[in-house]
Amino acid sequence: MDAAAKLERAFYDRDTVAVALDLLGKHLVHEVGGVRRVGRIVEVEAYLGPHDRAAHSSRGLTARTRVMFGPPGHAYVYLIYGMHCCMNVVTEADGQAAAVLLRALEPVCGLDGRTQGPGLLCKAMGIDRRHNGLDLTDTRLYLESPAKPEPFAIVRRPRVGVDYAGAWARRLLRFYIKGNPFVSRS
DNA sequence: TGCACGATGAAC
DNA sequence: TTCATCGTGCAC
Repeated sequence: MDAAAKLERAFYDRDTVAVALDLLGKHLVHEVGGVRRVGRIVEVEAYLGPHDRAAHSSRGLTARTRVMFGPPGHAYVYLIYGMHCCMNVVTEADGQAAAVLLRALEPVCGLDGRTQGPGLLCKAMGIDRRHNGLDLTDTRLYLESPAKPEPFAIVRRPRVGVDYAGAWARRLLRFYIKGNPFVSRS
């Protein structure tokens, strides 16, 4: 039997870089209106916590970053540039404000439109700020290991759009599947 | 209460 | 390279 397996709380309750690396190749699933929307994660970025100057949590606990500071396995969804939503997966223990940004998907089923970029990913999956704080071990929005995972090599690069973060902007915390055509940029 | 600035995407 | 567009965080 090689059935897909939903990721449990323990998966997210680990070192953020380890979770980010393990998220590559996993499936993001959103069940909406009886339709199952599924995409294979091909690109992510790790945001390590308040000490990481590129992370939203570096501003401390606020209404917006509340979810990042909360328990692992929840969705942190925020509006960026006044028009696009970005989805993160909260990692590490309750009180540790770290997360992994989902940047690109390879369409598997039920997806409409492009998925190569954090804003496009949310649009195609039908994810917006109403999903902020959702428990990813629940049944509507979750991640799972595919039944038949395909092997891949991982590329490590600096994160995108965080040049303001000084030395943290140069850290290799962006990970993507080598050669995958759905990565947002090479 | 006001304002500068994005973890982006699309057009020019 | 420029612009759309608005919530957030911080300065007054």
